[in-house]
Amino acid sequence: MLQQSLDQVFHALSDGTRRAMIERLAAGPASVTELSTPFSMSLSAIGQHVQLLEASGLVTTQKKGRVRMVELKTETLIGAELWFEVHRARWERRLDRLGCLLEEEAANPETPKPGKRP
Amino acid sequence: MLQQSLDQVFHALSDGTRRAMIERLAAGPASVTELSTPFSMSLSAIGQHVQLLEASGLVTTQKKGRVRMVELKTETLIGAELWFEVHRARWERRLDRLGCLLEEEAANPETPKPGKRP
DNA sequence: TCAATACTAAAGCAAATGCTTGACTATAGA
DNA sequence: TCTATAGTCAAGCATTTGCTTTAGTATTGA
Repeated sequence: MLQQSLDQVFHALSDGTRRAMIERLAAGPASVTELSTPFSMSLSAIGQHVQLLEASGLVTTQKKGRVRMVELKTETLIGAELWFEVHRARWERRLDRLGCLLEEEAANPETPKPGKRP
Repeated sequence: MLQQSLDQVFHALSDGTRRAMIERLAAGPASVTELSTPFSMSLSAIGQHVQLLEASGLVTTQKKGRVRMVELKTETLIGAELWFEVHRARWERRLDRLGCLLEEEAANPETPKPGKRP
């Protein structure tokens, strides 16, 4: 996933309202009005959030008649999750090596072990 | 992980400079000056990014002498990744059910839909 | 046909962001 | 001690964000 695109995705997810929309959309597609029901906010504001979500690639929309249906675009969400996986792998490798070193000198009680991993 | 805290974490990750810092820190702790080397940006700006990362809980810092060492706080990163896992699980279950329904309809096409037909 | 519905576009606004520069403190090392 | 280093604080500034309100357009259903 591109750098700029990750910027947009994480920015989109940094807003609680938009995250709640994503969570709603995980249960299935919804119209803009349906998405607006949990919030005390103008429909205009909701529409702007939807536009931002679409620009970030997190949703696709399609207008049928006067209703715009919004649908989750799971590839983008997975792409963002992948960023975590890649870097988690890196730091876990490092902590593994660190763990070996610490075991070798396990006599030292001042140095706590790094957090446990599954 | 708390709602407001997720706001902060995703906001922190929405900036390419800060993501690059996280990626650097996945390889091990670094000082503020070390973190600044890849960027053509004032040290002050880097310091402000570090402060934001610390406020979001993505790193911890510790001043030794005149050097501030910055370290990745992996629990927070894992907490954010968990948000994806939870919601991926939800939409995957939904798509499974949808898959079953489509298979059933393909078997008994009582209500033909526009588009693809078997 | 005609009113209600579902958005949408535009302008405006307060607050937040991502820098900058300049002045400052504390520490390390020759 | 004296200076270079590492960072910090504060003010300022252009841009972006997350809303609002107002004024539309397109579509639907009675």
